[in-house]
Formats: sequence, structure tokens, C-alpha cells
Amino acid sequence: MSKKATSTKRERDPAATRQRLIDATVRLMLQQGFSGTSVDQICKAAGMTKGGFFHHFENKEALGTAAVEWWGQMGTALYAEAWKDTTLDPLEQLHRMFDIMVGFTRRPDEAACVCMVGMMSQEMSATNPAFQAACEKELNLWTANVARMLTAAKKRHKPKSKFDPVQVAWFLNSLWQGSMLVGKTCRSQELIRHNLKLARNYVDGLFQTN
Amino acid sequence: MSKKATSTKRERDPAATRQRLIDATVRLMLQQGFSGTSVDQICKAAGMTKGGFFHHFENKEALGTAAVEWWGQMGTALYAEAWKDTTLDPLEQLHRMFDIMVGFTRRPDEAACVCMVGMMSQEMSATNPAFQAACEKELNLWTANVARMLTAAKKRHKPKSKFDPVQVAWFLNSLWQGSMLVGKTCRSQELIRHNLKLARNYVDGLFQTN
DNA sequence: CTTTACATACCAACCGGTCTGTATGTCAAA
DNA sequence: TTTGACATACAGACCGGTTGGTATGTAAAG
Repeated sequence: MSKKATSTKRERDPAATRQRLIDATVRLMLQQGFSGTSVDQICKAAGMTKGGFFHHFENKEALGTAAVEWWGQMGTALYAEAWKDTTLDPLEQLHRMFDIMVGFTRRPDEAACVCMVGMMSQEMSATNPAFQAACEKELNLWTANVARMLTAAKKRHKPKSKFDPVQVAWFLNSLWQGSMLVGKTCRSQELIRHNLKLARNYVDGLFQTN
Repeated sequence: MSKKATSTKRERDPAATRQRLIDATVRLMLQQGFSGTSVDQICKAAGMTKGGFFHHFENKEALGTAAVEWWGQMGTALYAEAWKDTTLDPLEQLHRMFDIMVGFTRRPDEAACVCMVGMMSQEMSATNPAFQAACEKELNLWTANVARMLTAAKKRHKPKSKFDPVQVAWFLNSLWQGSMLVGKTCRSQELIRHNLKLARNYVDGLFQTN
């Protein structure tokens, strides 16, 4: 019984500390943007001093890209419920994805329906190539998944007329990003839901009703 | 002949100076965002010192809202070519609007197709109520114009099925904002054009073909 | 002579980042 | 099993530069 068996108070958990910094960053950035959020603020929110911060991240930019990546992973995990079951009718997959997106609009208070990728992209992608690349990667991933489902749907359902799944996927991605943007500006989650309704109908309208 | 008749060198033109400051702000903000753009930078770009700047604007926020308003006026002026002629078939008005939007994607180099309202909105609307209100106002204006045209189009063309012009207008506004966002991130003006093509087809599809 | 439109000089607060110090864990030699 | 060298994970003080903003001076216009 030489090994510490009980409740040795947990300090020195670098992975958790790093994650705490990322979590704080995401939370603050969604509210204030990247430039508007200082390292001091992040450290304070994560219960950490600046010395410790720069041990985990080379600079503020490194934290930013880490935050975008983390956001992407979290998003993918949330969408996975709709995407993973490849035996499902792809059109049904898309509908479940829309359900999930509607779910985002129903989340409580200020954890509202916003996207860090979209925000970071608008603010930084023109000046910071690393951020631009990170954001583009996440947008590509979302689009690729939607395009895959649309392509699969074309095989199971007769399309009403010709369409390019990739183009439609970008169309839907743009609409989704724009919806969150406008929804935030107009402080209306209902607006987002209306857009999602029309988008859903649009997708259904691509295929012949049975 | 006491009055200076010739070429009195133009100094002291406060209106022009103010506009120069706004122009510089717009140019810099489109590149770097609001927080990322400093007053010093703006002054330098406008050939002005900070003392002069704060004579024209109470603070940086006042300049920001002025810039958004200016952007809105400029936008309205650009869209006017499609909107003003109310005797025209409203569906044709919408098509001309789409033409104008496509035109934005063909502008040279780094005056690319981006929207200051969308950028400012993403970055600041969560924290700064003045900016949020200013951006919301501009979005409302665009939507109102599109909704008006859609409503008028319903009277002249039989709609294929029921739709709410206001909802569709917000749908299109969101798509437009999102297209510029994604287009910037992916550095692809063609992507925006594809989205506009699909949007155009979408609007056409609302009405019965003749 | 007053008002306006700037320029100049300056400020405290804050920025991202570095430096050094120290408590804690790891691991191998004794 | 103990010990001690070393790496890791932070804390805290500090740095030069920049931030938005101000106080003051001054020249031009009316």
C-alpha cells in the first residue's frame, strides 16, 4: 500500500489547466471577440497568472487557434448525433442536423446561438493567416459533411432537378453562419429558427416528394 | 477686390476632414476590425493628429457608429439603382439587386466583397449596445426593402405556394451576410457568386413560371 | 475679438510578453 | 526505500510600447 490511495488533493494537472484556459477563452471571446479579450482577462477567468499562461501557450495567437480547434471538435461532437449513423436515410440525417441546430437556438440565456468560427473569421481572417486557415478548415469540415449527406440523398431520392451537393452545402453553411450573425444582431433566436425552417423546406424541395 | 480670388489653398474644411476620418476608419476596420484598429492608426491614415480627431468625435465609439451609418448610406446608394424604380416589375428589381451583389464580388483586389455591418456586428454587438443598435438598423433597412419587393412581386406573380415576404427577406439577408463571411474566410469570391445564383433561383422558384 | 479647427504634448491604464523564483512531480541511482 | 538531481507547472514582479483620452496652445475664419 505504498501508493496514495485517497483524495490526494489535485494540483498540478497541466492538461486540465490548459483546458481551463481554452474554456475561459471561448467564453470571453464569444462575448468580446479576440482583440477585445486580453490575456490578463483570460488568466483571471481561468484562475491563473500570466506566468503560467505563457507556459502553456507560446503567445496569444496560439491560444486563439487552440480555441478555434476546440470549438470545432465540440461542434463536430454535437453534430455527430445526426452524422454518425450512416445506415440512416441521409435526408433524415439532414433533418436531424436541422433539429440539432434548432436546439442551439433554445439554449439558455447568454450561451446563445453563436459561432466562434464565424466571429473569429470576421474579425481576424483578413489579417491573421493562422486564424484564417483554422476557420476555413472548420467551415470546410461542416460543408463536407453536409455535401456527403446530400450526395447520398441523391442516390436514395430522385432530385427534382439537377443540383451540385457541394454548392448547396456551401449555400447552407453560409445561411447558417449568416443566421447566427443576424440573430445575434437582432437579438432574436426566433429569426434563426425561421431561417432554419426555410432551409429545411429548401432541402426537402430539392427532392421529389413521395 | 479684397477677397482672395484665386486658388486660396484649401485648409480648414471640417466636413471634409470629418469624412476623411470616416473613410480611413472604414478602410482600416474592414481589414482589422474595430478593436484591432487604433485611433492613432486612423489619424495617421487620415493625415490628422489625435487632438484634431477628438475635436470631431467625442470618442472612438462615436466614430464607429458614424462609420456604420456611413456604410449604410453608401450601401443604400449602391442598391438604389435596383430599388428606386418602383414602376419596374418587382421581381425584376430583385434580379437587378442580385446583379449588383454579384458586382460586389467582382471588385478589384482587397476592396473585396465584405460588409462592415456584418463585421462590426459579430465583433461588437454583444458588448456595445450602440453598435448593436446601429447594425440592427442597417440590417432592418435592407430587409425591409427586400420584403417590400417580395410583397409587390406577390401581387404581380402568382406565388407557387404561400410564403411570408418578411421571413424570406431575413432569409436572404442572412444568406448574404453569411456568404460574405464564408467568402472572406475561404478567400473565394466565386463561392459568393454560387450562393447568389442559388438565391436567385430560390426567389424565382417562389413564383409560378410563366 | 470670438469661435472654430486643428497641432502638440502629455497622461494613466493597459497591452502582450519576459524574467526570475519556487513549489511540485518524476525517476534513477544508492 | 530513501535520496537527490532534474524537469515541469506554475506565481509574481516587471518591461517597453500602445491604448483611448485630455489639457493646452495656436492659427485661421468670421
